[in-house]
Amino acid sequence: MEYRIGDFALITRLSVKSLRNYHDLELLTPTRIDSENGYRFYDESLISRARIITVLKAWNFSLQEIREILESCSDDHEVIHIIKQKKQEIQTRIKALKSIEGELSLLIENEKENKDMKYKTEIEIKETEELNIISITYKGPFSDCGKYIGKLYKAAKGKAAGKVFSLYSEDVNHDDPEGTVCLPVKKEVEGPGIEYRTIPAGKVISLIHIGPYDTIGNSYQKLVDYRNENSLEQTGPYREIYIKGPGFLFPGNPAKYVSEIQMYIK
Amino acid sequence: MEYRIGDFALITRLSVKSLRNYHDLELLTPTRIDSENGYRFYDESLISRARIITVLKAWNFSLQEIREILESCSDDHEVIHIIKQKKQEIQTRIKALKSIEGELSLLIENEKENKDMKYKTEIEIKETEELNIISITYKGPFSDCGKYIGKLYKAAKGKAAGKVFSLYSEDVNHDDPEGTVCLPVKKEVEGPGIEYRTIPAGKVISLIHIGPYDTIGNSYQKLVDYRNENSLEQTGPYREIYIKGPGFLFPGNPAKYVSEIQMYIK
DNA sequence: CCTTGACCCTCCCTCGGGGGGAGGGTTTTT
DNA sequence: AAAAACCCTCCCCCCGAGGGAGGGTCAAGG
Repeated sequence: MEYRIGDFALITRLSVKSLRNYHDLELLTPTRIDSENGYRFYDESLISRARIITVLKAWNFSLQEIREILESCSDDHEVIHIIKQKKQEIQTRIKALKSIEGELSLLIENEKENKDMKYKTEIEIKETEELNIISITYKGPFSDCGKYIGKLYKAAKGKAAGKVFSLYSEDVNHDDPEGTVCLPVKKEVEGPGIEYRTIPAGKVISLIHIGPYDTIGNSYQKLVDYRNENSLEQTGPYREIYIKGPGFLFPGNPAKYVSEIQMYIK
Repeated sequence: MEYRIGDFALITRLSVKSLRNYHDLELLTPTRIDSENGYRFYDESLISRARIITVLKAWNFSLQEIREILESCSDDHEVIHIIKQKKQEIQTRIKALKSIEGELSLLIENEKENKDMKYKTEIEIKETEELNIISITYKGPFSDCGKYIGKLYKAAKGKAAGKVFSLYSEDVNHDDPEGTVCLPVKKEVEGPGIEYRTIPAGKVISLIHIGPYDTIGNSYQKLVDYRNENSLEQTGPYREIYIKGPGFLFPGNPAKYVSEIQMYIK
């Protein structure tokens, strides 16, 4: 029995367009072509070939690959090593997609956390916990900070365990400022120019600063005033925790940035 | 600072071609175009935009989507629901790939099993185990068999637990043959026209038949002869187990088909 | 016999995300 | 002043189809 292309398309559930395409690619050549009108005629023996093509296509083989398989193989076990390769390829792709999925999930998680957070904007006294961190100390403008944060995250490779923060010495030299960017991590991490250490627990006075970083001086002022009014003794550097800053993608609205400043006291 | 396209390409790690393409798509428009020579000049403020594009591209967003995001969003949390959608999309794709991977693994497993198997071609006496099966009984030519096997596998949906076999009555009518195709399954499975039941354990004489199905009569003959010579009493139907038949893809070499014929005896 | 509608043909355009290269102009370095 | 390095536009290529134009062919019904 011979079928015209339309019927053959119905039988094989391939589109007429695809069938013509496969003909051009010599992937599925009609048994006969009418020399008068150019009509394609398909024998029923081609149905199984069409089935093979459909199956291989569903398995993500390209038409080119399918053609090679059909040319060189006549038995399942000759195909098996090609199939193994394809499986590997698919596994690789799954891995890549999973890693993207992971990143996206992380982002969504983070966003959720930040969403409805209310922040107290009064000075509080807190106990901080011990923290394993990696850090980079740098000199230069604050605007370089982002660069180092990137480095830290890269070095941490997913072992990050908290928000980034900076440490500033109590007696900072404003002409030649020095800062340390830190990232809490789960495990020890190594990297060029990266220091791993543990920050001890301690008592701090803390203040949430909402707004852009260039107005953060005011909040420092408040902390210092509070320290002086209450005759507290400062025992360590300032810690500036970036709770919500520029996003992953967009800088966002600086008026909504949230930072926490901590001053270590006795 | 202004950069020419080549330098900007180095900075952003995008290709010159891509940059020109992004310009055409109004995705990343140069800050200035020299009206004399048409050179594109990129401001450093475009670097972050380029970074966003790179990141989104790595997350599998299309350029079109990226353009929409850049047009309508200025803050991470406005993008978050788009990202959620993308995550869903990626999960869907992972699922699809995993299902393909599963099928391929199954195939590879099967092939491995068949690979170096040696078969005894002498009559043996065996005890068979109890078996849960689904089955379809049909009348008509043996060649329809494949169709029903397909149905069984479809109905089993991965719950298949062994090789397909046929059951033939001891007193088959050769003019109007009736056969039952069976597939062992792990759990009960339902489907239209499909029967689920348990085949009891039993004693059988068994013979491996190697070669195409149309010569299988010889092997039946041998079994019957053996039964008669040893005065055994047949107590159930013939069971014809298809150990290695036409492959998933290709019919393969019929001379290498392997079947086992079992005859239930007391 | 003619029309109508269902088929069929070839040829070209479109999608995405660029790469390769031709052909020609400009800038920078030697 | 020449050579090398850049830049431009324009066109074709990849893949696996789908859409549609423009034209030929076949079967059924009036």
